[in-house]
Amino acid sequence: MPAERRTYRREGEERRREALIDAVLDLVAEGGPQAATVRAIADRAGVTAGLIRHYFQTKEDLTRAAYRQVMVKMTTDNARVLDTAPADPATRLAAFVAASLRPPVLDSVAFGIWAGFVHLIRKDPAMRDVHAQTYLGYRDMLQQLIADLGRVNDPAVLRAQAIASNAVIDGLWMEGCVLPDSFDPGELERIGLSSVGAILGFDLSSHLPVAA
Amino acid sequence: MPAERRTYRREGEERRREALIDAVLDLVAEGGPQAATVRAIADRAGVTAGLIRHYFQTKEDLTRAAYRQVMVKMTTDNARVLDTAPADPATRLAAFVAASLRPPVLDSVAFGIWAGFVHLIRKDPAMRDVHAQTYLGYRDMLQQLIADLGRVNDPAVLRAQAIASNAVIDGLWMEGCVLPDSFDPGELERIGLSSVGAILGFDLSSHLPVAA
DNA sequence: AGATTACTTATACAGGCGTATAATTTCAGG
DNA sequence: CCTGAAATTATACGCCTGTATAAGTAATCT
Repeated sequence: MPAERRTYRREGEERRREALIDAVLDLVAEGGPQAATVRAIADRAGVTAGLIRHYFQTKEDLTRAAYRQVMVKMTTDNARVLDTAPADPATRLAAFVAASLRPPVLDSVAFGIWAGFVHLIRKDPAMRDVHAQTYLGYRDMLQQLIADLGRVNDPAVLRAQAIASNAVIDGLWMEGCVLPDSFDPGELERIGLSSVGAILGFDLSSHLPVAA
Repeated sequence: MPAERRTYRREGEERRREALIDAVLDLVAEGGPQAATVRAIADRAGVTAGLIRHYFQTKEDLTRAAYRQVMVKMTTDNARVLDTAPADPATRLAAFVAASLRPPVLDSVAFGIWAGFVHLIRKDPAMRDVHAQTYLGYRDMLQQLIADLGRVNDPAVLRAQAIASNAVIDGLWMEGCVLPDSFDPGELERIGLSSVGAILGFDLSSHLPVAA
Protein backbone atom coordinates (compact mmCIF):
# COMPACT_ATOMS: atom_id res chain seq x y z
CA MET A 1 0.00 0.00 0.00
CA PRO A 2 1.40 3.33 -0.98
CA ALA A 3 1.98 5.38 2.14
CA GLU A 4 0.22 8.73 2.06
CA ARG A 5 2.15 11.88 1.50
CA ARG A 6 2.82 13.75 4.65
CA THR A 7 0.86 16.93 5.07
CA TYR A 8 2.69 20.21 5.38
CA ARG A 9 2.27 23.93 5.70
CA ARG A 10 3.86 26.54 3.50
CA GLU A 11 6.20 28.67 5.49
CA GLY A 12 7.87 30.93 3.00
CA GLU A 13 11.45 31.59 2.23
CA GLU A 14 12.65 33.39 5.33
CA ARG A 15 11.35 30.94 7.92
CA ARG A 16 12.59 27.92 6.00
CA ARG A 17 16.05 29.29 5.41
CA GLU A 18 16.36 30.12 9.06
CA ALA A 19 15.19 26.67 10.14
CA LEU A 20 17.65 24.99 7.79
CA ILE A 21 20.53 27.13 8.98
CA ASP A 22 19.70 26.45 12.60
CA ALA A 23 19.61 22.74 11.84
CA VAL A 24 23.09 22.89 10.32
CA LEU A 25 24.48 24.66 13.37
CA ASP A 26 22.86 22.20 15.75
CA LEU A 27 24.29 19.25 13.91
CA VAL A 28 27.77 20.68 13.49
CA ALA A 29 27.89 21.54 17.18
CA GLU A 30 26.93 18.00 18.11
CA GLY A 31 28.91 15.88 15.72
CA GLY A 32 31.13 18.01 13.55
CA PRO A 33 30.69 18.96 9.91
CA GLN A 34 30.35 15.40 8.73
CA ALA A 35 27.20 15.03 10.80
CA ALA A 36 25.48 17.77 8.82
CA THR A 37 24.25 15.72 5.87
CA VAL A 38 21.40 16.95 3.74
CA ARG A 39 19.07 14.32 5.12
CA ALA A 40 19.97 15.00 8.73
CA ILE A 41 19.59 18.73 8.17
CA ALA A 42 16.19 18.32 6.58
CA ASP A 43 15.07 15.97 9.33
CA ARG A 44 16.17 18.39 12.04
CA ALA A 45 14.38 21.24 10.29
CA GLY A 46 11.17 19.22 10.01
CA VAL A 47 11.34 19.09 6.25
CA THR A 48 12.30 16.67 3.52
CA ALA A 49 15.68 16.71 1.88
CA GLY A 50 14.55 17.98 -1.49
CA LEU A 51 13.50 21.30 -0.05
CA ILE A 52 17.08 22.26 0.67
CA ARG A 53 17.75 22.51 -3.03
CA HIS A 54 14.74 24.77 -3.37
CA TYR A 55 16.18 27.41 -1.07
CA PHE A 56 19.88 26.82 -1.53
CA GLN A 57 21.46 26.10 -4.87
CA THR A 58 23.82 23.62 -3.26
CA LYS A 59 24.66 22.24 0.13
CA GLU A 60 27.84 24.27 0.16
CA ASP A 61 25.65 27.33 -0.20
CA LEU A 62 23.72 26.42 2.92
CA THR A 63 26.93 25.73 4.77
CA ARG A 64 28.29 29.13 3.89
CA ALA A 65 25.12 30.83 5.06
CA ALA A 66 25.23 28.97 8.36
CA TYR A 67 28.82 29.90 8.96
CA ARG A 68 28.15 33.52 8.15
CA GLN A 69 25.25 33.62 10.59
CA VAL A 70 27.13 32.11 13.51
CA MET A 71 30.09 34.40 13.07
CA VAL A 72 27.94 37.47 12.81
CA LYS A 73 25.95 36.43 15.87
CA MET A 74 29.06 35.94 17.94
CA THR A 75 30.51 39.34 17.13
CA THR A 76 27.10 40.94 17.58
CA ASP A 77 26.67 39.33 21.00
CA ASN A 78 30.05 40.63 21.94
CA ALA A 79 29.42 44.14 20.66
CA ARG A 80 26.07 44.41 22.45
CA VAL A 81 27.83 44.94 25.76
CA LEU A 82 28.84 48.36 24.48
CA ASP A 83 25.20 49.43 24.21
CA THR A 84 24.78 49.48 27.98
CA ALA A 85 28.35 50.40 28.87
CA PRO A 86 29.23 53.81 30.34
CA ALA A 87 30.85 56.46 28.20
CA ASP A 88 34.25 56.22 29.83
CA PRO A 89 36.61 54.70 27.20
CA ALA A 90 38.56 52.60 29.67
CA THR A 91 35.42 51.09 31.15
CA ARG A 92 34.06 50.37 27.69
CA LEU A 93 37.22 48.55 26.67
CA ALA A 94 37.27 46.57 29.91
CA ALA A 95 33.66 45.56 29.48
CA PHE A 96 34.30 44.53 25.89
CA VAL A 97 37.28 42.36 26.78
CA ALA A 98 35.50 40.73 29.70
CA ALA A 99 32.44 39.98 27.60
CA SER A 100 34.59 38.08 25.15
CA LEU A 101 35.71 35.72 27.89
CA ARG A 102 32.40 34.69 29.44
CA PRO A 103 29.18 33.24 28.07
CA PRO A 104 27.51 33.51 25.66
CA VAL A 105 30.63 34.29 23.70
CA LEU A 106 32.77 31.84 25.65
CA ASP A 107 30.67 28.87 24.72
CA SER A 108 31.90 25.40 23.91
CA VAL A 109 29.04 24.93 21.46
CA ALA A 110 30.00 28.05 19.54
CA PHE A 111 33.57 26.88 19.61
CA GLY A 112 32.62 23.48 18.26
CA ILE A 113 30.85 25.12 15.39
CA TRP A 114 33.74 27.41 14.71
CA ALA A 115 36.24 24.56 14.80
CA GLY A 116 34.08 22.49 12.52
CA PHE A 117 34.15 25.17 9.89
CA VAL A 118 37.85 25.92 10.06
CA HIS A 119 38.87 23.52 7.34
CA LEU A 120 36.26 25.01 5.04
CA ILE A 121 37.70 28.45 5.64
CA ARG A 122 41.02 27.35 4.25
CA LYS A 123 39.53 25.76 1.17
CA ASP A 124 36.71 28.06 0.15
CA PRO A 125 37.45 31.68 -0.80
CA ALA A 126 33.91 32.78 0.05
CA MET A 127 34.26 31.31 3.54
CA ARG A 128 37.64 32.92 3.92
CA ASP A 129 36.05 36.25 3.10
CA VAL A 130 33.42 35.78 5.79
CA HIS A 131 36.08 34.88 8.31
CA ALA A 132 38.32 37.76 7.38
CA GLN A 133 35.37 40.13 7.53
CA THR A 134 34.17 39.08 10.99
CA TYR A 135 37.66 38.64 12.37
CA LEU A 136 38.83 41.99 11.11
CA GLY A 137 35.54 43.54 12.18
CA TYR A 138 36.10 42.37 15.73
CA ARG A 139 39.69 43.52 15.68
CA ASP A 140 38.74 46.91 14.28
CA MET A 141 36.23 47.35 17.07
CA LEU A 142 38.92 46.51 19.56
CA GLN A 143 41.33 48.86 17.86
CA GLN A 144 38.79 51.69 18.00
CA LEU A 145 38.27 51.13 21.71
CA ILE A 146 42.01 51.22 22.23
CA ALA A 147 42.29 54.38 20.17
CA ASP A 148 39.55 55.98 22.25
CA LEU A 149 41.83 55.71 25.25
CA GLY A 150 43.84 58.46 23.58
CA ARG A 151 47.16 57.07 24.68
CA VAL A 152 48.54 56.13 21.26
CA ASN A 153 48.58 58.02 17.98
CA ASP A 154 50.96 56.03 15.79
CA PRO A 155 48.74 53.83 13.55
CA ALA A 156 51.37 51.10 13.34
CA VAL A 157 51.58 50.83 17.12
CA LEU A 158 47.81 50.84 17.31
CA ARG A 159 47.59 47.99 14.82
CA ALA A 160 50.15 45.91 16.69
CA GLN A 161 48.37 46.50 19.98
CA ALA A 162 45.05 45.50 18.48
CA ILE A 163 46.49 42.33 16.96
CA ALA A 164 48.16 41.35 20.20
CA SER A 165 45.10 42.10 22.32
CA ASN A 166 42.92 40.20 19.94
CA ALA A 167 45.33 37.27 20.01
CA VAL A 168 45.41 36.98 23.77
CA ILE A 169 41.62 37.14 23.88
CA ASP A 170 41.35 34.51 21.15
CA GLY A 171 43.82 32.26 22.87
CA LEU A 172 42.07 32.50 26.21
CA TRP A 173 38.72 32.00 24.51
CA MET A 174 39.95 28.90 22.72
CA GLU A 175 41.47 27.33 25.81
CA GLY A 176 38.47 28.17 27.94
CA CYS A 177 36.23 26.44 25.43
CA VAL A 178 38.35 23.33 24.98
CA LEU A 179 39.46 22.77 28.59
CA PRO A 180 36.83 24.58 30.64
CA ASP A 181 37.75 22.66 33.80
CA SER A 182 41.32 23.89 33.76
CA PHE A 183 40.35 27.40 34.87
CA ASP A 184 38.68 28.85 37.92
CA PRO A 185 35.47 30.86 37.45
CA GLY A 186 36.34 34.37 36.35
CA GLU A 187 39.99 33.49 35.97
CA LEU A 188 39.99 33.95 32.22
CA GLU A 189 38.34 37.36 32.46
CA ARG A 190 40.86 38.46 35.03
CA ILE A 191 43.82 37.21 33.06
CA GLY A 192 42.41 38.74 29.89
CA LEU A 193 42.04 42.15 31.48
CA SER A 194 45.48 42.18 33.05
CA SER A 195 47.09 40.87 29.85
CA VAL A 196 45.45 43.38 27.54
CA GLY A 197 46.25 46.02 30.12
CA ALA A 198 49.89 44.96 30.10
CA ILE A 199 50.01 45.05 26.31
CA LEU A 200 48.57 48.57 26.31
CA GLY A 201 50.60 49.74 29.29
CA PHE A 202 47.42 50.67 31.07
CA ASP A 203 45.67 49.35 34.16
CA LEU A 204 42.47 47.89 32.75
CA SER A 205 41.42 45.61 35.60
CA SER A 206 40.31 48.44 37.85
CA HIS A 207 37.91 49.78 35.22
CA LEU A 208 35.63 46.81 34.93
CA PRO A 209 32.04 47.71 35.85
CA VAL A 210 30.65 45.65 38.69
CA ALA A 211 28.22 43.43 36.79
CA ALA A 212 27.39 43.00 33.14
CA MET B 1 40.99 -10.29 -20.08
CA PRO B 2 41.92 -10.27 -16.44
CA ALA B 3 44.33 -7.41 -15.80
CA GLU B 4 47.49 -8.58 -14.11
CA ARG B 5 48.00 -7.99 -10.45
CA ARG B 6 50.33 -5.17 -9.69
CA THR B 7 53.68 -6.19 -8.35
CA TYR B 8 54.68 -5.03 -4.89
CA ARG B 9 57.38 -5.29 -2.27
CA ARG B 10 56.87 -6.26 1.32
CA GLU B 11 57.76 -3.42 3.62
CA GLY B 12 56.85 -4.49 7.11
CA GLU B 13 54.71 -2.93 9.75
CA GLU B 14 56.70 0.11 10.76
CA ARG B 15 57.33 1.51 7.28
CA ARG B 16 53.74 0.96 6.20
CA ARG B 17 52.20 2.53 9.26
CA GLU B 18 54.42 5.54 8.85
CA ALA B 19 53.57 5.89 5.18
CA LEU B 20 49.86 5.67 5.88
CA ILE B 21 50.03 8.26 8.66
CA ASP B 22 52.02 10.60 6.44
CA ALA B 23 49.44 10.16 3.72
CA VAL B 24 46.67 11.17 6.09
CA LEU B 25 48.51 14.31 7.10
CA ASP B 26 49.26 15.20 3.48
CA LEU B 27 45.65 14.87 2.48
CA VAL B 28 44.31 16.81 5.44
CA ALA B 29 46.76 19.55 4.61
CA GLU B 30 45.45 19.79 1.10
CA GLY B 31 41.74 19.28 1.45
CA GLY B 32 40.67 18.98 5.06
CA PRO B 33 39.66 15.87 6.99
CA GLN B 34 37.00 14.85 4.51
CA ALA B 35 39.64 14.49 1.82
CA ALA B 36 41.33 11.73 3.78
CA THR B 37 39.27 8.79 2.54
CA VAL B 38 40.63 5.29 2.80
CA ARG B 39 41.15 5.08 -0.94
CA ALA B 40 42.88 8.44 -1.17
CA ILE B 41 45.10 7.54 1.76
CA ALA B 42 46.07 4.21 0.24
CA ASP B 43 46.74 5.83 -3.11
CA ARG B 44 48.95 8.47 -1.56
CA ALA B 45 50.85 5.83 0.38
CA GLY B 46 51.41 3.77 -2.78
CA VAL B 47 49.27 0.93 -1.55
CA THR B 48 45.81 -0.48 -2.08
CA ALA B 49 42.94 0.33 0.24
CA GLY B 50 42.65 -3.09 1.80
CA LEU B 51 46.05 -2.81 3.40
CA ILE B 52 44.87 -0.12 5.78
CA ARG B 53 42.70 -2.63 7.54
CA HIS B 54 45.72 -4.88 7.90
CA TYR B 55 47.64 -2.36 9.95
CA PHE B 56 44.82 -0.42 11.56
CA GLN B 57 41.70 -2.04 12.92
CA THR B 58 39.59 0.83 11.66
CA LYS B 59 39.99 4.12 9.88
CA GLU B 60 39.35 5.94 13.15
CA ASP B 61 42.36 4.09 14.53
CA LEU B 62 44.55 5.46 11.79
CA THR B 63 43.11 8.91 12.36
CA ARG B 64 43.96 8.77 16.04
CA ALA B 65 47.50 7.69 15.30
CA ALA B 66 47.93 10.57 12.86
CA TYR B 67 46.57 13.04 15.39
CA ARG B 68 48.85 11.80 18.11
CA GLN B 69 51.87 11.99 15.86
CA VAL B 70 51.26 15.52 14.67
CA MET B 71 50.67 16.85 18.18
CA VAL B 72 53.77 15.19 19.55
CA LYS B 73 55.81 16.41 16.61
CA MET B 74 54.66 19.98 17.09
CA THR B 75 55.64 20.19 20.73
CA THR B 76 58.88 18.37 20.00
CA ASP B 77 59.75 20.75 17.18
CA ASN B 78 59.07 23.67 19.44
CA ALA B 79 61.13 22.31 22.32
CA ARG B 80 64.07 21.51 20.08
CA VAL B 81 64.96 25.19 19.79
CA LEU B 82 66.08 25.01 23.41
CA ASP B 83 68.73 22.43 22.58
CA THR B 84 70.80 24.95 20.65
CA ALA B 85 69.80 28.06 22.61
CA PRO B 86 72.28 29.86 24.88
CA ALA B 87 72.14 29.45 28.62
CA ASP B 88 70.79 32.94 29.29
CA PRO B 89 67.20 32.50 30.53
CA ALA B 90 65.83 35.57 28.73
CA THR B 91 67.32 34.48 25.43
CA ARG B 92 65.96 30.98 25.88
CA LEU B 93 62.46 32.27 26.52
CA ALA B 94 62.63 34.63 23.55
CA ALA B 95 63.82 31.85 21.27
CA PHE B 96 61.04 29.58 22.52
CA VAL B 97 58.33 32.16 21.92
CA ALA B 98 59.61 33.06 18.48
CA ALA B 99 59.85 29.42 17.46
CA SER B 100 56.19 28.96 18.27
CA LEU B 101 55.24 31.61 15.76
CA ARG B 102 57.09 30.51 12.67
CA PRO B 103 57.28 27.28 10.69
CA PRO B 104 57.36 24.40 11.28
CA VAL B 105 55.26 25.05 14.36
CA LEU B 106 53.17 27.72 12.69
CA ASP B 107 51.77 25.20 10.30
CA SER B 108 48.26 25.07 8.93
CA VAL B 109 48.41 21.29 8.72
CA ALA B 110 48.69 20.84 12.45
CA PHE B 111 46.01 23.38 13.07
CA GLY B 112 43.67 21.88 10.51
CA ILE B 113 44.01 18.43 12.00
CA TRP B 114 43.52 19.71 15.51
CA ALA B 115 40.44 21.71 14.52
CA GLY B 116 39.05 18.91 12.41
CA PHE B 117 39.03 16.53 15.30
CA VAL B 118 37.96 18.76 18.14
CA HIS B 119 34.77 16.76 18.36
CA LEU B 120 36.72 13.57 18.66
CA ILE B 121 38.82 15.18 21.37
CA ARG B 122 35.72 15.97 23.37
CA LYS B 123 34.12 12.57 23.01
CA ASP B 124 37.11 10.27 23.22
CA PRO B 125 38.90 10.27 26.59
CA ALA B 126 42.10 8.95 25.05
CA MET B 127 42.20 11.84 22.61
CA ARG B 128 41.42 14.31 25.34
CA ASP B 129 44.36 12.97 27.27
CA VAL B 130 46.66 13.50 24.32
CA HIS B 131 45.42 17.04 23.96
CA ALA B 132 45.68 17.89 27.64
CA GLN B 133 49.10 16.31 27.80
CA THR B 134 50.55 18.28 24.90
CA TYR B 135 48.81 21.50 25.87
CA LEU B 136 49.79 21.39 29.52
CA GLY B 137 53.24 20.14 28.60
CA TYR B 138 53.77 23.18 26.46
CA ARG B 139 52.45 25.53 29.11
CA ASP B 140 54.59 23.95 31.81
CA MET B 141 57.64 24.41 29.64
CA LEU B 142 56.73 28.04 29.17
CA GLN B 143 56.14 28.47 32.88
CA GLN B 144 59.54 26.98 33.68
CA LEU B 145 61.24 29.37 31.27
CA ILE B 146 59.42 32.28 32.91
CA ALA B 147 60.41 31.03 36.35
CA ASP B 148 64.03 30.82 35.21
CA LEU B 149 63.99 34.57 34.71
CA GLY B 150 63.92 34.78 38.47
CA ARG B 151 61.65 37.78 38.53
CA VAL B 152 58.61 36.15 40.12
CA ASN B 153 58.32 33.83 43.07
CA ASP B 154 54.58 33.73 43.79
CA PRO B 155 53.29 30.50 42.19
CA ALA B 156 49.87 32.01 41.53
CA VAL B 157 51.37 34.93 39.64
CA LEU B 158 53.61 32.55 37.75
CA ARG B 159 50.63 30.45 36.72
CA ALA B 160 48.66 33.46 35.54
CA GLN B 161 51.62 34.75 33.55
CA ALA B 162 52.10 31.35 31.94
CA ILE B 163 48.44 31.08 31.02
CA ALA B 164 48.37 34.56 29.56
CA SER B 165 51.61 34.11 27.64
CA ASN B 166 50.42 30.80 26.32
CA ALA B 167 47.13 32.36 25.30
CA VAL B 168 48.66 35.19 23.32
CA ILE B 169 50.96 32.72 21.58
CA ASP B 170 48.06 30.40 20.83
CA GLY B 171 45.95 33.26 19.53
CA LEU B 172 48.68 34.53 17.24
CA TRP B 173 49.46 31.00 16.14
CA MET B 174 45.82 30.36 15.34
CA GLU B 175 45.34 33.53 13.33
CA GLY B 176 48.60 33.00 11.52
CA CYS B 177 47.52 29.52 10.52
CA VAL B 178 44.05 30.53 9.38
CA LEU B 179 44.88 33.83 7.69
CA PRO B 180 48.56 33.58 6.81
CA ASP B 181 48.33 36.42 4.28
CA SER B 182 47.02 38.92 6.81
CA PHE B 183 50.40 39.34 8.47
CA ASP B 184 53.76 40.55 7.28
CA PRO B 185 56.69 38.14 7.50
CA GLY B 186 58.03 38.15 11.03
CA GLU B 187 55.16 40.28 12.27
CA LEU B 188 53.69 37.56 14.42
CA GLU B 189 57.04 36.78 16.02
CA ARG B 190 57.59 40.44 16.81
CA ILE B 191 54.14 40.93 18.27
CA GLY B 192 54.47 37.72 20.24
CA LEU B 193 57.73 38.80 21.82
CA SER B 194 56.55 42.26 22.73
CA SER B 195 53.23 40.95 24.08
CA VAL B 196 54.75 38.24 26.23
CA GLY B 197 57.29 40.81 27.34
CA ALA B 198 54.51 43.19 28.32
CA ILE B 199 52.72 40.47 30.24
CA LEU B 200 55.89 39.64 32.14
CA GLY B 201 56.96 43.27 32.56
CA PHE B 202 60.23 42.47 30.88
CA ASP B 203 61.78 43.51 27.58
CA LEU B 204 61.94 40.27 25.65
CA SER B 205 62.35 41.55 22.10
CA SER B 206 65.96 42.59 22.58
CA HIS B 207 66.96 39.11 23.68
CA LEU B 208 66.12 37.24 20.52
CA PRO B 209 69.19 35.55 19.04
CA VAL B 210 69.95 36.62 15.49
CA ALA B 211 68.90 33.50 13.59
CA ALA B 212 67.35 30.22 14.58
C1' DA C 1 64.26 -26.08 -4.19
C1' DG C 2 59.84 -26.41 -1.89
C1' DA C 3 56.67 -25.46 1.72
C1' DT C 4 54.96 -22.04 4.71
C1' DT C 5 53.81 -17.62 6.51
C1' DA C 6 51.88 -13.25 6.26
C1' DC C 7 51.93 -9.31 3.46
C1' DT C 8 49.35 -7.33 -0.25
C1' DT C 9 46.01 -7.06 -3.92
C1' DA C 10 41.49 -7.45 -5.68
C1' DT C 11 36.68 -7.68 -5.46
C1' DA C 12 32.24 -7.39 -3.35
C1' DC C 13 28.83 -5.30 -0.48
C1' DA C 14 25.57 -2.53 1.95
C1' DG C 15 24.73 1.91 3.02
C1' DG C 16 25.06 6.94 2.78
C1' DC C 17 26.16 10.93 0.14
C1' DG C 18 24.65 15.15 -2.79
C1' DT C 19 21.96 16.08 -6.68
C1' DA C 20 18.23 16.03 -10.14
C1' DT C 21 13.50 15.83 -11.34
C1' DA C 22 8.76 14.41 -11.41
C1' DA C 23 4.55 14.20 -8.73
C1' DT C 24 1.60 16.24 -5.45
C1' DT C 25 -0.24 19.51 -2.21
C1' DT C 26 -1.02 24.04 -0.39
C1' DC C 27 -2.55 28.55 -0.81
C1' DA C 28 -3.83 33.00 -3.01
C1' DG C 29 -6.44 35.61 -6.57
C1' DG C 30 -9.96 35.87 -9.92
C1' DC D 1 -15.20 27.54 -6.41
C1' DC D 2 -11.87 27.07 -9.41
C1' DT D 3 -7.59 27.82 -11.55
C1' DG D 4 -2.65 28.51 -11.50
C1' DA D 5 1.64 29.28 -9.44
C1' DA D 6 4.68 28.15 -5.85
C1' DA D 7 6.04 25.25 -2.05
C1' DT D 8 6.92 20.71 -0.66
C1' DT D 9 7.24 15.75 -0.97
C1' DA D 10 8.81 11.67 -3.05
C1' DT D 11 11.68 8.97 -5.77
C1' DA D 12 15.58 7.79 -8.47
C1' DC D 13 20.38 8.04 -9.92
C1' DG D 14 25.30 7.66 -9.86
C1' DC D 15 29.06 8.03 -7.07
C1' DC D 16 31.72 7.38 -3.04
C1' DT D 17 32.28 5.68 1.64
C1' DG D 18 34.18 2.22 5.14
C1' DT D 19 34.35 -2.58 5.84
C1' DA D 20 34.74 -7.52 4.95
C1' DT D 21 36.78 -11.38 2.72
C1' DA D 22 38.78 -14.22 -0.76
C1' DA D 23 42.70 -14.75 -3.82
C1' DG D 24 47.45 -14.29 -4.90
C1' DT D 25 52.33 -13.17 -4.38
C1' DA D 26 56.66 -12.15 -2.15
C1' DA D 27 59.90 -13.32 1.16
C1' DT D 28 61.51 -16.74 4.87
C1' DC D 29 62.71 -20.95 6.63
C1' DT D 30 64.07 -25.66 6.21
